[in-house]
Amino acid sequence: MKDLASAFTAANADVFVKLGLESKHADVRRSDRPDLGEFQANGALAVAKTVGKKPQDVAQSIAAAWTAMDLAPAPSIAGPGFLNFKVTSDALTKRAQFVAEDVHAGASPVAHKRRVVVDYGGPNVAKGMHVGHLRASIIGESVKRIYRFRGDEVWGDAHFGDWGFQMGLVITALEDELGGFDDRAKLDERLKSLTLDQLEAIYPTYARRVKDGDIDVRDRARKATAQLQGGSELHRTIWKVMHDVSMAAQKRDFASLGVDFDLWLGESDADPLMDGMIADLGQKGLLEEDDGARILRVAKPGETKKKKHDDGTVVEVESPDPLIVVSRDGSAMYGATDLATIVQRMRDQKPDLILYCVDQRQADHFEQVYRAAAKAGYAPREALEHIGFGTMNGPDGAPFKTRAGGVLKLQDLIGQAEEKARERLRENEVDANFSTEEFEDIAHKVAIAAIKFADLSNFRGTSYIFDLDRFMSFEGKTGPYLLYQAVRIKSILRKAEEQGVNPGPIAIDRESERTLALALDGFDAALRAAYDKKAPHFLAEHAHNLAQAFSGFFANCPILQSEDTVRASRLALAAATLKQLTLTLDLLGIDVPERM
RNA sequence: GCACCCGUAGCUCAGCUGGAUAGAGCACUGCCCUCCGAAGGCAGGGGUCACAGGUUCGAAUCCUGUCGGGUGCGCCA
Repeated sequence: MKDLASAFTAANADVFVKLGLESKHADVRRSDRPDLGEFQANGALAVAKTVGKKPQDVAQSIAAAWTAMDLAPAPSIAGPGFLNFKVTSDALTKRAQFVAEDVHAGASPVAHKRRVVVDYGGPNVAKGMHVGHLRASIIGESVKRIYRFRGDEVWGDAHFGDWGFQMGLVITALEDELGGFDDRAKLDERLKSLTLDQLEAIYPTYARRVKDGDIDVRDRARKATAQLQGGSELHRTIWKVMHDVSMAAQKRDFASLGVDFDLWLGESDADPLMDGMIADLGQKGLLEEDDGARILRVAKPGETKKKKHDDGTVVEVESPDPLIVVSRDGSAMYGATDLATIVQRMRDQKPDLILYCVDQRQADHFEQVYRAAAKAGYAPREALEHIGFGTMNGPDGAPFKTRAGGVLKLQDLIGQAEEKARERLRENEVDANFSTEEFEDIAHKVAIAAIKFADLSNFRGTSYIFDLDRFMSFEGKTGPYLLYQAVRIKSILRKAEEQGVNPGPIAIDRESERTLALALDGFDAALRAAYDKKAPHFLAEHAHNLAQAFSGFFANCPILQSEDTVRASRLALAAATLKQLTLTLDLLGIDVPERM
């Protein structure tokens, strides 16, 4: 069953066709003037010009030709030619009843199912998960759930960063620590005791040295990277240990965030395809030697930008920059790895679409890779899409740092949020009623809901300011508020069950019941918008809107205190709300506790 | 230097395939618990949509320019 706006649009399109008007202007949507109507159509204004009539006259003829009386009486005309509709109680009731009974709570499936790989999370071996991984994980997880829920076949892939320069860097650091790799027994002993904490300490130290201009470390690390990729047994042994240690820790972190992957693959898994791919690119004549590196040009003729050299001279160069496939040291660059991963995915998952949920700052890189893939015939350009997102900033507007100026570990962030949740729960004396276990479970769910909802209620493309106190507030447009609303409904449904009261057919009578029914109807539009734009904030908005509509209904319409058919109807509305709210939150990756 | 993104209420953010009186939350003011969870509800104040032009019957939304902020720009990922 279509949502009401779609039903209105279809009915209006029929009218347009009958009148010889372009039906693409027949769009009907929820009104932003609730005093004038529940749905509005503005097409008369747009279409009037093309047929050379006055908007008012066109609106008149549309209203006169309106036939879908079961949906709404003929629309009223306001202003220069706006059409305003008020849905019939009968149509609204039918729709609410459908939502209440539908396992998908009124959501429509995609018209054409696709095979989709969602690449997100992006943890790196030897680097612990920190706040920088938060957005990629949260947004990617939600996008994956949204796509899957609408019927696509979806694979979420963590795409571990386990094959680049950073691996050579850590191997070099280990070499320095042990004074070389000559003593194999000593190395094996060291590897046995290697922890993620140690890797996390080693990596930034050496990365800093390279950044500060330590050419020796840089060159040795590059060489080590090339040796690893070249198949050196020693290097691969060290790599395997670092890889396994990191992945075990990161799986725990992802689990705690409520993020799960279907594929736990990494850059290294594309390595077996690398040599063949590079040979293929060479055969196709796409590679060029340039300053010792092998590059693939992706700019079209005439696409240039100005570039300023250090000495101040300005030259015209191609844009985007070419993709560096193999560095002058012979190691595969991450662009090459990304390209080989595309080959791998096209072979294994055969996706129609690959979505990359990665920081907006990498937009140029992905443009290079996608163009290269298209040029090489590995994947059509339109099958590859970068879902970029902004940074998470601190209160000062700069990228988030701890008070000490360091990077905040993901676990520490979650820990802080949990502690604030415990404080608030204790203030409300929740701890008195629950076992320690349940209390901790609730605190964790509240913390995750707060963090995720705060992130997902902003449009992903823009940066936002992370303010834990604000996100953890139990009032307002926050995760905890939504959990509260859901839990409150659960409480009512439990009481109803205890009293042996059952839901029954829905009847819409009061204004706040209409508002709630219209909110329930809005789920599908929000879901479609979130799907089309790969933007979960549309669903976050819907969740809040639904929760508020329920709250108004709850305040105005007694449920269990009512009698017979009214009570049964309101109970059904409450149950439908809970089902849809829980589902919406689940699509955002948020779990609802039983009580709180 | 060049490119991309952003500038909306005191604060944090929606709205941007042009449409009516620009929305939400926080904060502020005032009401509402003998009644299903008040972590709630209702009402109110608060805006030159950075600025200046342009297109249009109509611009927060499209175009141009200016100012302000962020980000990226070849051997890290």
